[in-house]
Amino acid sequence: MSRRSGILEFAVLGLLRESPMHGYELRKRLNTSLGVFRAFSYGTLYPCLKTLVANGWLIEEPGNAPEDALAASLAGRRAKIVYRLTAAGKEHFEELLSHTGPETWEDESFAARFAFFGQTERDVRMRVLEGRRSRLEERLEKMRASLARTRERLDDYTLELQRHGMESVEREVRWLNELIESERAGRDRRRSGPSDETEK
Amino acid sequence: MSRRSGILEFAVLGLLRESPMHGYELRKRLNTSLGVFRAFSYGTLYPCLKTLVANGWLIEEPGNAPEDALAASLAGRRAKIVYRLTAAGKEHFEELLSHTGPETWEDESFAARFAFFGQTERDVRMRVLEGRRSRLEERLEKMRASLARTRERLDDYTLELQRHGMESVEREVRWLNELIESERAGRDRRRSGPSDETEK
DNA sequence: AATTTCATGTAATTCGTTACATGATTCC
DNA sequence: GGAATCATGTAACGAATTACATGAAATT
Repeated sequence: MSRRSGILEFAVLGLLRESPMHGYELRKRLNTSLGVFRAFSYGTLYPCLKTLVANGWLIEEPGNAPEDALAASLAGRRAKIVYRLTAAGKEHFEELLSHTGPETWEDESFAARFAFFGQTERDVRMRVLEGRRSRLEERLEKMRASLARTRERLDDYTLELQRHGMESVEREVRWLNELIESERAGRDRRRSGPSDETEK
Repeated sequence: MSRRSGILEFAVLGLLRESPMHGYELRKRLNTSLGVFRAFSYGTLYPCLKTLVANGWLIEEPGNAPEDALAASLAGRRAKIVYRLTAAGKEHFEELLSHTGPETWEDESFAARFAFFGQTERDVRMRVLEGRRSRLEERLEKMRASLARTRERLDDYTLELQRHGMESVEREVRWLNELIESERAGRDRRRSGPSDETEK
């Protein structure tokens, strides 16, 4: 029971897999390191962490300064809480990572998936990229059809908005084509250094 | 009381200003003619229409076939409902159209505003476009700063995601620059035909 | 006659924010 | 000692969706 936000849960598990963190830091990384993501508020994040703990996917640990826990237990105060991924949590994340269903082609979900491509198998990466591309191509098809139907009734601003919107989508398709090409060519971006002879 | 969704309310009033419509048709136009918009569901649209009526901004009229209303009143059945903007509604929309506050620079809100530029005064258009541009420039600034701080800790995929994200924003800024330039040059896109000598 | 598209609505639920409340730590 | 930032949480609310329920009109 209790469905949590797919993408927040996913991102939290993914970040914690890299290293344990407390809530505040987690939130910063959701905005910055993962960059393209939206900023979740504390009102969303903390309750989410609680349910992940309740599911056994995370455990709460005292902050790295041992006095934190000591002082807290003595005075009934609150200490910094560091969250760590459990074995079950790791397993669960692994399973989420291997999903390639239609949900994963959606805008925000796709960004989240892409952000963790460094931990994703190559064939899964391919399916996600190709799925995303065909989703965008469908979208383009609809836009073109609707534009053809209504073109003459629209004023210049509306037309310009649609033109710009379509161009953005077309641009993302080209980006995906390059990425897919690069994956096909066997370049694995998961390792940092360039392979020393394919780069000029 | 009872705050409604800013952008849905705005778009509904704007579409109905052009011509009266019933809910089903309205929803189609929210997806297609306005194109770039998100598709609101009926569960959102119909309740919204009711509150707009309650505010006195719309009135419900029987569908254009007169038998609709007749049959409906006789049998207690439901007829097609056409919504028409009242004078108060027109006034309210006019007021919304003249707003240029920070809300209007946000992604979806901006798209909605732009879609109705055909009914917007030139100085308001300018303020909305310039506000949007500076909002995007702030965003770019944050992205650059965060990238500079974290660059070396990130894997190639995360880097690529951020690079692509920034490029998209930069592209929109260039688009805005062109639009602003065009507005400054006095080209008013509200009239359809090109001014017959500036176009090649 | 059956299916699709048109058309209107409600109830439960999901997702997430804002505002509030609290307190520790760090920097000036 | 005061301000900023770090840190954790809750309650009330808001926006929108999904699933459900109903039925008319047009098309095949």
